Amino acid sequence: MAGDTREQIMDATFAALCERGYADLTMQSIADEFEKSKSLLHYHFDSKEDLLVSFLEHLLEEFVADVEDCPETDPAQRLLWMAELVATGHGDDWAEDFHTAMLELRAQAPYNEAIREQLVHNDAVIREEIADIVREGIEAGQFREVDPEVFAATFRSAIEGAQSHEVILGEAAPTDDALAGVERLLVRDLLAEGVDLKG
Amino acid sequence: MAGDTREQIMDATFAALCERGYADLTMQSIADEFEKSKSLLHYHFDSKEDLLVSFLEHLLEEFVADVEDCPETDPAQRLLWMAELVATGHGDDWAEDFHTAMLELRAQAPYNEAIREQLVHNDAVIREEIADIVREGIEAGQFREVDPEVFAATFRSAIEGAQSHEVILGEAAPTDDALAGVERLLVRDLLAEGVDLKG
Amino acid sequence: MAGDTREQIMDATFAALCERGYADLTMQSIADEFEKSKSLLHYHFDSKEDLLVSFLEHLLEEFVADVEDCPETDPAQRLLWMAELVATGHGDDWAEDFHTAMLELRAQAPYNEAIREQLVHNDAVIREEIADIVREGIEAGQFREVDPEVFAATFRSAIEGAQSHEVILGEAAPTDDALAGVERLLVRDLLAEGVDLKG
Amino acid sequence: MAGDTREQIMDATFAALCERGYADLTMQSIADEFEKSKSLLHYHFDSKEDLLVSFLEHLLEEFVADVEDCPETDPAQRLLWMAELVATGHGDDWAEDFHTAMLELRAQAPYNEAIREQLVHNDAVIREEIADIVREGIEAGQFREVDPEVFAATFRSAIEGAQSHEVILGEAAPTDDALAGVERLLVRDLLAEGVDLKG
DNA sequence: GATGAATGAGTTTTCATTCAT
DNA sequence: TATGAATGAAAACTCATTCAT
Repeated sequence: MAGDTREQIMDATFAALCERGYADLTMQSIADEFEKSKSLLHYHFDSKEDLLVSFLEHLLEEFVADVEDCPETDPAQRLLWMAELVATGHGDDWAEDFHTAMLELRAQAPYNEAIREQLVHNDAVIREEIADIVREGIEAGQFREVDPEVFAATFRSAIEGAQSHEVILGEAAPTDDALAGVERLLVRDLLAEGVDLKG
Repeated sequence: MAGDTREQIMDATFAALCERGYADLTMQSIADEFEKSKSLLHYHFDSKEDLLVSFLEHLLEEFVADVEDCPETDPAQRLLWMAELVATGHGDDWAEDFHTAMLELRAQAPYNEAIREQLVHNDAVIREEIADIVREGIEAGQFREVDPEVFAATFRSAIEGAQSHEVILGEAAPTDDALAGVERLLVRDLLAEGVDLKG
Repeated sequence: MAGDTREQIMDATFAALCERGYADLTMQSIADEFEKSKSLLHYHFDSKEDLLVSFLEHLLEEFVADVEDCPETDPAQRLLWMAELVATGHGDDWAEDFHTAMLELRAQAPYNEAIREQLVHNDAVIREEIADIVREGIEAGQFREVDPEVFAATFRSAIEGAQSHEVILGEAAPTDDALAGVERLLVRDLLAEGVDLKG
Repeated sequence: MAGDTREQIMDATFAALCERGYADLTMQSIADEFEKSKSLLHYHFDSKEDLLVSFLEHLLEEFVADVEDCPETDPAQRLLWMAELVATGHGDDWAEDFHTAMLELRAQAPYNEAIREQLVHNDAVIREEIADIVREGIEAGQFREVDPEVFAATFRSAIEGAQSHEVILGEAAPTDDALAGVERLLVRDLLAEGVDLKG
């Protein structure tokens, strides 16, 4: 029961954040998306900041779960799958809101140490995941020998940059071009001589 | 005189935005960085939103001026110069604050059409600049034949993603790796056979 | 409890309106007459306008209750009783303030549709009451045959004009003359031949 | 030149008052209807109150001039002419705004002694005018012997009440009935036996 | 006379938080 | 747990007035 209510609050926060943006997010706007009362938010969380930090934790857990849920086994395919997951959410409607919410929270990092810490941790996890895939590809002889950390940093920058542009620019975002470039310029170029992209 | 005051307001807005962040940016916090009165902000701008939209316009003008101020002539060097400008501001102190401010304002785009429009315009200008450099390099026989738009979208995503990470993650950001990857995986790979990176 | 608070707000509004006048009526001035906090006004009413419209509704309900509370049964006496109620409030102290408040609110009608609607409704109720008394008097053979609607419009104009003058001109208002004229020129003249004013 | 500017300010005040109402009348709204600057209002008038008192003076002068401009000579016709002037402005477009402005200013009398004094003076002039007409009619044997002051007070209340209703209730005002009643119940009833209304 | 810039006090409204139940 | 009522601080914005030119 207690956990159920907190879950509902997380959902309400998500909905409110997507609708109004971080700067206009109020406890009232969260309560409006919540079936119980505004006072109850304060019963479950010490303050607005406490609630938001918990919310970010919650969001990032979902994100890491998504990333780890990859159905592919081939390293190159796994990279492409991740690029698409991050940049477009595989076309999932929910993803657009999710990315919007993430963009908002990321922009708070410079002013909120708790948020920043969560994001640093998350970044490390994701880059490690990418680097692991690269190492695996190299070991399997499928990828040429690149520095896995350097590749991971650049790959992640590119796909997250594409995601941001998608959220920020909307229709005007060059997401298809950005993803095509990721495939042609980063992934395909990673392949060892004589290896082709599957799929 | 009037123009001078507006300039002072832009500066005060920048200072306040850097110090408090967009979500906590108030007319009062801007007035606190401004030597004249708070009412004067409303005399010169119809509303807070009007002021902020003008401010973004002002910021983007400075950014485009910076980008166009490149001292390099070699296409590959110009790309690398731009990557470093965007990701690190060439180490300029001012740049960190500038990038923080930009991150905040970008996060408002989904909720503010005027801001979104400015950013869409700016994005088009920057990608066109990149694509032009690529076209020039191809014509000069220095670059292999890639789709300039595809390259521009990916290159821009990568450098802006790196910038975001720098702002968001601070010390923990893998900016050096990301820039190294941009050089090795994107720019060097663009070179036509037999051509080497100068510098 | 909640209803009690709203009642207190209506009372505070009345007090503030009487003291400062509509043009100088502020939420703060209402709060000053109210034992609880200023924010609570906004908790119970969406806006100042919402509060004032509710307040007018409240005032008019009291007014209609007063009019319907007439102790007389004779039609001519009822008309005279109403004239005195409207013009002087039967000497009640409370009435002067009430009429001042009404004058202020009426002056807002051209600029506020919600206020205007309330006043149009109230006007219809009052004139119907007058016309009913006239019809009753005619049926009882006590009044000569006049058009009840025409009489009602003129009678109401005269007594409300007298009320306005009382409020506007204060001591200098010719209220006694105006009421004497209403009795001699309007009510007495309405009597059928051979009928005299009682009382 | 000086006088010309003051005249322009009076006109601008009139326009602003009609458009926004007294409660929302600001120096800026007056300046908006004025071809010169807002500061100039303060050059010509010590304060907003000073300006408004001058404005009322100005309005009442125009009103008295209108009343004295009656083309009729027959006493009964003069009364009817005045009733229509006050209640409807003889259908003049300008009159609607004029009456609206007057209603606003009258409502300020309880809070502004200078305004109240002007209105008291104006009231005395108008009632004296009516009483004079009545005296003249009695002397000429055209009216029966009524108390001229009592008639004046009632007549004036009735026509001013009708005017207020016209402004306040708009389309819903029973102005035709009220004027018909003034003619049938007040003026016609004033005629000496055997005298008929002309025209 | 005339103006644009500037100001400080004040206006309505918002909001995170607390309290009584 | 849960809530409606309540609060104080602060938000954006307004406005009569003043000032320098």
